[in-house]
Amino acid sequence: MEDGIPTRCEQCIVRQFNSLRAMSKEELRRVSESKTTKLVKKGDSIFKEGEKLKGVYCVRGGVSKLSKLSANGKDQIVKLATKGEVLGQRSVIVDENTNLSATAVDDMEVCFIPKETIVNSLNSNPDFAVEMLRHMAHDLKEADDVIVNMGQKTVKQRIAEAFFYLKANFGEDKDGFLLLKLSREDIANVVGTATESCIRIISEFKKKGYLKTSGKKVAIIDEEGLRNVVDGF
Amino acid sequence: MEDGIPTRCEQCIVRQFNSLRAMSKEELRRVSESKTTKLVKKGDSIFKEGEKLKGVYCVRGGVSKLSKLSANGKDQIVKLATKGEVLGQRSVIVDENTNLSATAVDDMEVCFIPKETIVNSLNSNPDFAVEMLRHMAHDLKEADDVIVNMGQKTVKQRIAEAFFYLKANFGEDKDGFLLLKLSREDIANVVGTATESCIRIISEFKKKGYLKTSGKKVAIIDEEGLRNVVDGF
DNA sequence: CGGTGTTTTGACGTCGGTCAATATGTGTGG
DNA sequence: CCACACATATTGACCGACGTCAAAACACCG
Repeated sequence: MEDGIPTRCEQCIVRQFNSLRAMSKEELRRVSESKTTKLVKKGDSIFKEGEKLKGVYCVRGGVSKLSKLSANGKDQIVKLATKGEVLGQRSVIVDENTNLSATAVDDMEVCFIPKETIVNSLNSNPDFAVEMLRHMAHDLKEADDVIVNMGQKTVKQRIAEAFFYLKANFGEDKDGFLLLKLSREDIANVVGTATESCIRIISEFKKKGYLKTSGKKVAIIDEEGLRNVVDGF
Repeated sequence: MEDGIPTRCEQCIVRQFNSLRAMSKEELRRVSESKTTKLVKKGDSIFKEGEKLKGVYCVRGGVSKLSKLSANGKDQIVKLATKGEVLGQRSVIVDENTNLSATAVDDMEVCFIPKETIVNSLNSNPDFAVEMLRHMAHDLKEADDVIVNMGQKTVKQRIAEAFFYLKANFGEDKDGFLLLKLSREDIANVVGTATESCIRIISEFKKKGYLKTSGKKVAIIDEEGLRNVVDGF
């Protein structure tokens, strides 16, 4: 997000984090030429579940939530994607409509890369395909872990874990406040519970001294206490 | 499982269901030469979580459960894999220890294919890599769906859904009994609940006339009633 | 300053987990 | 084929976890 000016992919640092690192100079040039850069405001949608995507979105900055509406009308957040991650690759590869919606949780900067560009490289450059396979394999493992947590842990454990996740993946400021600010509802949708339950548990954590808040910001102050909650004590 | 005699992969029908379909004749020959066929008895383990796999396992017949132990000591079944599916590819691709255990739910016949054979083709044949990518993308989508179900549906809904899943994926005999017989504990571990809760809900379903049982066999007799449960009525 | 959306709190009922006791198989060796 | 040992299935009782409805306390914004 340094600036809003489209950069050449060849020099984009973000690329180091995703499968585009396996592209040749020539391929990157083609991506650079075909891509378009977009600013997405906090709360805005990048794409919605059921849409047919014409390409993928490479996240240059900001955070997005990938969610799916369930029959009861509530969103389940499946994943938070940040700098370097590529959104929509699954749908492009299997050539189906998306199964997830992507929404900005932050102000974001994303690059749209047309499907054809990706598919071409995929078919001609095994390194790129394998690199993408590696990333997908990683996502799959993470999804498996989430399934296990959802199946075996209580809501309280999952909320505690969510805070560690936020800290590990998005960091905290000098005063220990988490950099990524999610609404209580979003947190509830990550762990799969009702907003009120989520709120109640968070205030319990505050009362017990595991967390503190200031405005919308949250900080972990008793790491060990919270860790015990995750482990079921 | 027609017989226990190793077959040539070139003629193996199972291959049509997985990424090996994208292999060249030459590649298939190499797979055929390097593979070994194994019979696995019901209840036996194919590999355990944390192991380093030296290759992948292609399922020729039977069903296996892929599960992960959670901190509280209970298994969560993440997926049931059947004829045509390849076990362990994720770990082989990212070159990590497995995150899941694979256990036979049925008597099984599997072919072990050494890592090198797979990796070689992956690096040289983009079609194969892309085909594997497609399968992995499909798995990922399924995992996302599971996450949503776990987060948003009640245990009762998930159990009802599990029966539809068993019917759709493994079929039923002429009398409507599900072909794949899972223990109550396994069902509980699929949906992420206690065995007793699972049992209680199944007997409720029987009482309401949605299911009937005979010995270990279970049949869906009121499809619509059960469907209403899944949808939350 | 009122209006709108988020956070918090209360009350209440159901869902689901745990412990424990009892059936019902199921397999093994005699 | 029986008897015993052991796994699996079933049921009851109890209680804490969680979802839901509602109302109040705050925040933020034009």
